[in-house]
Amino acid sequence: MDVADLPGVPSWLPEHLQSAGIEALYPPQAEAVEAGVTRGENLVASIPTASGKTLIAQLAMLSAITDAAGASERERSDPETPPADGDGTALGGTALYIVPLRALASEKQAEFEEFEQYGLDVGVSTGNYESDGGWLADKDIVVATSEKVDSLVRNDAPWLDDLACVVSDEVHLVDDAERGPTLEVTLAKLRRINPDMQTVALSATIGNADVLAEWLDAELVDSDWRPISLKKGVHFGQALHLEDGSQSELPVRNSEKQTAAIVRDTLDDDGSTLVFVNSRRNAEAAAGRLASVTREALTPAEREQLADVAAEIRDVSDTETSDDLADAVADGAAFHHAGIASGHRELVEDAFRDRLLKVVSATPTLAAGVNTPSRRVVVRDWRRYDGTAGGMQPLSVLEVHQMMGRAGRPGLDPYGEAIIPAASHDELDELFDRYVWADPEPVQSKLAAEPALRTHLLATVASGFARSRDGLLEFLERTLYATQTDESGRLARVVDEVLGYLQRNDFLERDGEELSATSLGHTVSRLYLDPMSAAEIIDGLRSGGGSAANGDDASEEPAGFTTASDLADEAGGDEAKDPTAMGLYHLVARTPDMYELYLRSGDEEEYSQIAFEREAEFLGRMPSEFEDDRFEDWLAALKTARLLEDWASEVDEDEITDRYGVGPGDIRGKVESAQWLLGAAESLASELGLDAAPAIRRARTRVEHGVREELVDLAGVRGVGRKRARRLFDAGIESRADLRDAEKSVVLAALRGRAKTAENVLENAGHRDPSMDGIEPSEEVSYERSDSDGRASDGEEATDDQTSLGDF
DNA sequence: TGATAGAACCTTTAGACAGCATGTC
DNA sequence: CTAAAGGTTCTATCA
Repeated sequence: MDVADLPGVPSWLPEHLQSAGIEALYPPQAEAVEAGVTRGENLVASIPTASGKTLIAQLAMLSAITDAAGASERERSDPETPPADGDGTALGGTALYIVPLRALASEKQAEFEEFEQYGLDVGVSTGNYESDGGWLADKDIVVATSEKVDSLVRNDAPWLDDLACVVSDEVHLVDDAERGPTLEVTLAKLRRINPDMQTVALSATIGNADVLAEWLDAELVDSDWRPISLKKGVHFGQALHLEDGSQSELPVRNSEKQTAAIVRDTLDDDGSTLVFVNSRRNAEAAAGRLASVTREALTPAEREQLADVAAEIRDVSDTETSDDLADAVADGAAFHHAGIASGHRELVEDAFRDRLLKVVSATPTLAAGVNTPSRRVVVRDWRRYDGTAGGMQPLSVLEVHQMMGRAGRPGLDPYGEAIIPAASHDELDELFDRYVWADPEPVQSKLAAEPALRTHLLATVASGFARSRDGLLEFLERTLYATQTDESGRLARVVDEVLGYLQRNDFLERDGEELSATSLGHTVSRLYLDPMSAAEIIDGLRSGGGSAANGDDASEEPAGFTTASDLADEAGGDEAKDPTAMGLYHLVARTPDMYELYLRSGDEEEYSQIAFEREAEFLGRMPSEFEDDRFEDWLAALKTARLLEDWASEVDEDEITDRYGVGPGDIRGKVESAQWLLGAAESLASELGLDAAPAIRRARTRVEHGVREELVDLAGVRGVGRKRARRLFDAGIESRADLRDAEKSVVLAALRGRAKTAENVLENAGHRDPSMDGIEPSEEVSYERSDSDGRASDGEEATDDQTSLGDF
């Protein structure tokens, strides 16, 4: 189909597409148009990555929100659509594009911003970022994560009543046990609020796209067409066996690993390789080894550019991980996983897209995240450790196909190849059966599980979608779960159980048939907390510190109001003592909303010891050592809490990564979660009239900036992080006010003579004359740390956090 | 005696969404 | 109860 013949789209679109070099639609796109995407029809498109999903979404959104030249045609073909008011004016309504990851939100935003020249406004809304320049209600296209949309629904964002079109990207993730139900419920709610809204769902190729279409009353486009062909295959011995039956030689030299041989072979053809492995350590080790292969193939120019990237990587953070990454990058290889800093991730992704990096070894982050295609993909590890299953489990076909789908760069490669290395002849056959020939498994709703329903039932009642048990069950009829199952008994049973839980914890109340949220329930729902997290936090705040294992009170429910007066009080203040930062960090670390850190061998002993020493600080009941699982979880939370405490005590980043066996990216992740949960805890405290709120706020500000109490004020100045704040403080500048009328030479010295930085900081602090012209750093300032209390005598001298080493 | 390759043993294990408020010349 | 790779330490072998 030619783009000039598109029905129902804005008049400028065909020309716009042509100028971007798009003359004809890809076959699946044409199918989508024939199915009516541009005429407001619901659509499920189950097609491979990179086969033009974005354009389908754009066609749907643009035709839905603008009054196109083809409006009259639209009326003819779809008499149900109310006629547009006037001619040539926008129909109004917003299009919402739902993504599974924050990183994808910004990627999509960039893609949609090409329409801004036609007067369309694009906005982004995620938990950590909201596009500025106006209110979301004024946007024509909004990109958001599914959780953010859910949260917006809970908070009654008015513009959600005016949606013309919603596009759900990667909708096969409804299969995910943790996050799938959110997407499922949110789509159901949006469709109920906007009965005339167009729903478009984009999915990877899955086994049962027809069921999704049935659920969403949608037309179905189910295709495995790709713009560049993808050849899947298995490597064994000295040969590469492809799915088309061909075999080619791919020799493995002595003492060389299979993966290295494949990478070398790809390099001979001037291509790059993406290697998927099953653990972070494997990713890092593989990158180190493969660097010796890529090193040989670099041109001097590439070597130079890579050296620059390596330097930038070292600038991001000065941890061991950072060094290892930079070393590999200098040789043209890199690793990629969730433990590296986000700056690292971006640098690696960009350098790989620019074909500077010849190989990246990655965990599944890269398969799900932003677009990073490669000539060849190697799925080295097709089994992954799964504690709940007790051992290595094979990856799902869907997941392996998603990884394989990264092979082949549109417009750059003639084709893509995806290879799994086999260690034996039997394995070769098995891999062909299991992954090369196999179809992806069907997706299955995970809604009927307690954790999912806990949060969604409360939200559904709180935001008025249902007012009784029957109303809830009726609402749940709109979900995929109901479409997929005939027996309603299981769902009803879990619903009853969860309703009981929510009532016992005072989130919901029941008056005859009538079900309503308590004011606490409303708060919890709006805060986006798992009700179980809220219950834990409330219990902890109410019972205060030091309630050591007070017997086995058999009830699941918190005992509440434990008096702790008989315990030694090491935590400061006598009466009505404030919770300590450690107490609060531990409280939020043990909620289900915080991921647990893994306890390594030896950790159990170490943290039991700490638990004993600091017993008085912990809020709520400590499980006894005989409650095996619960005690272990409690200790894992203690490990997290201590990480947070270290961070908030200015312990160095590389010291923390070392001590807890985490990557720099993990620290950020934990800090972010803690910030969110402490914010929520503060709200709960005020809601319940507890006086812990100020202490919670202090603890939160400290993790936010990673500083001790005395630096909180300084670290609030933009451009001043934990390290600069400490240096300024040690130079006698102890607050924002001090900074405003500080002696400039002292500031300059404390910031290690960097005039540009100093000017910036002074300006941000509101200094009336920040100029550093002709100022010399004062010599009286010593860099010696004046450690007033406690630990953290860690070296602080090495580098500055925001600037590189070189310029001093 | 010292260097080195390889066996035997030990350790560890993917990912990542969310509140709220407010600044700033 | 289930695995496997990488890292570490110990041991055998050779110069």
